[in-house]
Amino acid sequence: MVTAGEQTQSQDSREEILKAAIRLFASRGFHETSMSEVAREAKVSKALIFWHFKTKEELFLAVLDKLLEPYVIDFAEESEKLDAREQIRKLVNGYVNFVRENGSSVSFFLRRFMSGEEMPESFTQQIRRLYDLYQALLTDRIRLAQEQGLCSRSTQPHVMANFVMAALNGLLINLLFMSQEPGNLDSALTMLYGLLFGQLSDPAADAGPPSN
Amino acid sequence: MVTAGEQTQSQDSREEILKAAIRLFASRGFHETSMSEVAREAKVSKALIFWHFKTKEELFLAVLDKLLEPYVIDFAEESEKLDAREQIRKLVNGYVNFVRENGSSVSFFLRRFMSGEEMPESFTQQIRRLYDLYQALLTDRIRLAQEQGLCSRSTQPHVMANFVMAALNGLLINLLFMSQEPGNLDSALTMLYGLLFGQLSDPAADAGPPSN
DNA sequence: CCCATCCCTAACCTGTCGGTCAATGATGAC
DNA sequence: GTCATCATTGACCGACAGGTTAGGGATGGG
Repeated sequence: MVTAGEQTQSQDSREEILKAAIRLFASRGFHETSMSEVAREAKVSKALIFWHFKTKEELFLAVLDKLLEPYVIDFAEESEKLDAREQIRKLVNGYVNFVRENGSSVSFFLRRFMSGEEMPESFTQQIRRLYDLYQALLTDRIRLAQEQGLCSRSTQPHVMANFVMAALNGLLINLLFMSQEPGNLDSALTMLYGLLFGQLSDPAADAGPPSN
Repeated sequence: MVTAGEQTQSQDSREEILKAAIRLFASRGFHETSMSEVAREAKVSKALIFWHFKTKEELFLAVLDKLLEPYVIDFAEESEKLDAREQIRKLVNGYVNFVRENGSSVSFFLRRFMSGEEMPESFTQQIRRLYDLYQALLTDRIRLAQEQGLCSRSTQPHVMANFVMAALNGLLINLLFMSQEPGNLDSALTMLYGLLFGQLSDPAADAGPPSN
């Protein structure tokens, strides 16, 4: 009898196979990885893989599912109490840190996304939804910061957010794929913040609300 | 007898094969494209491909060679006469236009580059060299513009150039892979120029050289 | 003890891959 | 005409891919 919290043999081996597949798919891609290789890497027979997963495709979907688990936007309630500028900082840092911590899966998805290889619609949509949500959050906070006179009003919030995210993406690609020293990212982030909050040269026409 | 400028049958078919291979490799990748498919696409027998190119790898190298042809930095002599700010504009526009015009090969290289699949060292180096040259050019012009008081001095030129290129890359990826409306790129470029030349709020301490 | 169910494997099947080969038009030199 | 070289082909090959199958140990209920 299987009681909760206990691992059956089957679950164990399934887990091993998944971990091996993640390693191989992520580092060499879907087509370049054979089921025999996955079997060897997981130290099980090839047939066992097909016992757990009907097809190679199904194994791949399970891998995607597993990789997608940490993809959530963690923007806690408490953020509401922060000043708009700090909220933006938190968003940006969250983005950067997430990519730093999940580099391998991020580049995996990025690669697949770029190569236009089919991923089930639901996955691309799920990622896309997160991305759009993040951008909306950022846009909103920029608008807020502008209204409070903490941020240059010279550009519309959504344009600004779009630009900021493009810049972040470019910088993170430098980090992930061109193995730039992290120091470069830091100084670039400083620049980005300068762009967002820096010399507010345009006179704030109507006074911003009192800071609380 | 084969005279110069004349195409032998052999060269014709070679060209057809190359064009077919470019189409397939670029749209579906190396491993996902079979020689039989290339043969079908080029309307020749598979054996003929192996008569022209010893191996699939060699065909791939020929494809890379062909794709790399337009990769040159066209920064003409006459640019020297332009004001530093205009030179920067010209560099940035050149970059953007190049990617716009060579979208398919750019994304092809980008994908390969990211996936870490082996490309012969010489190719990655060649692209890398161009990229670095471009960045050096940009850095230099930014320094010049700073000296002439045309550009904010708040950041070191190489940091600024690095940031500008990251932003450009991010924006161009939006354009290439997320099929964003080009209008987004334009307004983002306006922002970028604003960042570079915009409100020069910091007082130019020592007077710039007279503009000529 | 026996039997059903669950895990798991070695061996096998079939299709496709990159690559080869013998044969055969075309083409021009002599 | 004939002969060598070039350009091209269909048929073929071994290797390996994804996937199947028949069966063997373990395990627990009756």
